Amino acid sequence: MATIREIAEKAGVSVGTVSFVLNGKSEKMRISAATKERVLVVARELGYLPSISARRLRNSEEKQTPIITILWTLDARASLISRFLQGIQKKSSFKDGMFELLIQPYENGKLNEVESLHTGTRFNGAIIANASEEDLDYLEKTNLNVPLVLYQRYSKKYSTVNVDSKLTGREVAEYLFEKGHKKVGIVVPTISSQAVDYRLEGFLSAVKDLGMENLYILRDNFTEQGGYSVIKSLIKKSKKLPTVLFFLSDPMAVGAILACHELGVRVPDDLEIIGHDNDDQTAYTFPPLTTVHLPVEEMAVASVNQLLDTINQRLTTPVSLQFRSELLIRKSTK
Amino acid sequence: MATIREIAEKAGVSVGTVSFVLNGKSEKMRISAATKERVLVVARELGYLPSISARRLRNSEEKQTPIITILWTLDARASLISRFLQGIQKKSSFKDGMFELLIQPYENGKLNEVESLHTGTRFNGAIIANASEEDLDYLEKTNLNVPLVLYQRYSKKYSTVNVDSKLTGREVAEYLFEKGHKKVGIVVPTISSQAVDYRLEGFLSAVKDLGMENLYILRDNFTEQGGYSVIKSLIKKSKKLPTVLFFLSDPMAVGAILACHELGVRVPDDLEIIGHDNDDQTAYTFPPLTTVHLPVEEMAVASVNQLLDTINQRLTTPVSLQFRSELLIRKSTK
DNA sequence: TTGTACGCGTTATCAC
DNA sequence: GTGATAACGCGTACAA
Repeated sequence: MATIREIAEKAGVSVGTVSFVLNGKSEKMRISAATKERVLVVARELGYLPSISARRLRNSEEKQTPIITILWTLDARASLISRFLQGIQKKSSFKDGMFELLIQPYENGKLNEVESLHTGTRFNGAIIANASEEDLDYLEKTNLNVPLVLYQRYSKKYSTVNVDSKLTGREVAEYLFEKGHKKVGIVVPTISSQAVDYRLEGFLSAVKDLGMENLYILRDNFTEQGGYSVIKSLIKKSKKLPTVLFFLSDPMAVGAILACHELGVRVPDDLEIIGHDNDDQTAYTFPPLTTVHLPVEEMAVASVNQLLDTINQRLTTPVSLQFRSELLIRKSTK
Repeated sequence: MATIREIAEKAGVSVGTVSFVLNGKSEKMRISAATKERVLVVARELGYLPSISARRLRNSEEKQTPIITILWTLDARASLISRFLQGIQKKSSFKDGMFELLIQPYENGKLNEVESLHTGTRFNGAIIANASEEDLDYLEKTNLNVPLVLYQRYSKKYSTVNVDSKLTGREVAEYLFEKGHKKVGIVVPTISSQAVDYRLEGFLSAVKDLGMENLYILRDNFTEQGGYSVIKSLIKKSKKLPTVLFFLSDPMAVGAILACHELGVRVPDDLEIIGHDNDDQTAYTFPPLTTVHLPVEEMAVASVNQLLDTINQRLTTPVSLQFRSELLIRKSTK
């Protein structure tokens, strides 16, 4: 709370002196040791905290580069953020210093509590990831005067970067149909996510269209533990298993593989398993997991570019970018 | 580059008007549509980018809270950052709004290129994670006027938060000795890391002290792929395998398990495997991985608290905090 | 060591 | 009704 002016007053010196002392330039400026000490003591008493904004405003020879923030939820989906960031780092203008990047965690469903979206005092634009339905609702209803890009969500109001999740669901179903599956099942994480809903919808409608039977829609939490326990109880309880299970989350599929091992269900012979995202680990499970590759890295770069274009006012109306996902066949399917 | 004053001049209006238009308050302030349009056009021509610092400085009824930054490398170790952040979120004063948290990626070995450490124009303090030897060197030599805490590194100059990595290495060796192992091996990621070096050192010296034989020190990159390929070539080439292999990285251990499966080496019967970190996935490999639990969450909170204390000048000399890691026995060891 | 102009957006006050 | 003016926030750095 205290400013250097208050310190100056209490210590009986000028603001210049305080500034020098506090920045370790007292030697260069030949401030006396006594004065220095006095200033330091008062600063401590007053709990001085330098104002970053003021400092920065003054030093603004630092060329003005846009500050962009990634709003990401701090939950189990954290694994994808590393791919997102690596995508940005490797393939964008980040390394040329064309923008500054911040990551700001937020709690799922509580986007409305992120003050800086209103005040505009933190960043020039934001990429919002993992927005829940409430969060989207909030965004649609509120008039934010900050450039935004939504990652993996749809909106008419803002630019978006997506994969066609319905198509993904459909393609997986078609693949299973080609492989001769008749009875299938799907496992859905209990998170509020448009993308997940669309994958489910696309899958179920294609299953129906193709004349297959969907035996189960199972739900549990997003993690390995969720996949593990949902499959354990499925296997224990029911006689009839599908021939394949599509997990809308890789960690869940990983957990499921262990459950199968423990209960003597052979993957892929007794049960085939397909995941979603292509997390790093999935190539090294036993057996390696067949999964849908989500082009996170490319989408990350696209999100940043969209946002920069919006900030620079090269883009005046919202744009929707659509990417394609791709089924990676590994050993957990036949 | 352009300021609202320049826009005002070019558009032939006052700065107040420009500000109102740019903030969507033109209605409320009853600015004529023509003026509004003129301002908007000029702003676009000039490529106006609002100065976040100026904005923020003005709005500083926003109570001053310290801004702290986590400097984290954007490499494979990304999995740990999610645990780090979750630790902060769940157990610290973050949720009370006592500080603002930013994450700033940096490239390993290039900490010296992080300008804001010099200028002090971004944050009130920083937690530095994954510093390489060069980075540490840089920190020791340079006089940064910014409060710092080093995560998982030692320093006399700055406060640090660590686990006793030598002790970890020693304890693993002792456990193996108790279990009757005679011939062991260790796999080391090829990253520059004090913590890794200490674990290795502690392990090797204890192995020697206890009269066991260390057959291999294998090195490859930090990832699943690294562990996979190093073990594949080990098994293919050599006749004599150790009875246990200690991996100083969980992902490597995960990759190794798959390599073993593929080559018919049974885990743990033919070869026992121990990892390090207790990544989320390790509880769900097949078999579940015995690993060293790194108390990332607790260390994260401690780092934040140390840093806040330093920023608030409650702490005037560097403090070193030491945590204990813990061996989690699962099924990849007998 | 001190005094003070400066950086830039916001907003309350004042004027036409 | 519309719009201009100026004070303000706070740390920095240069002239005195």
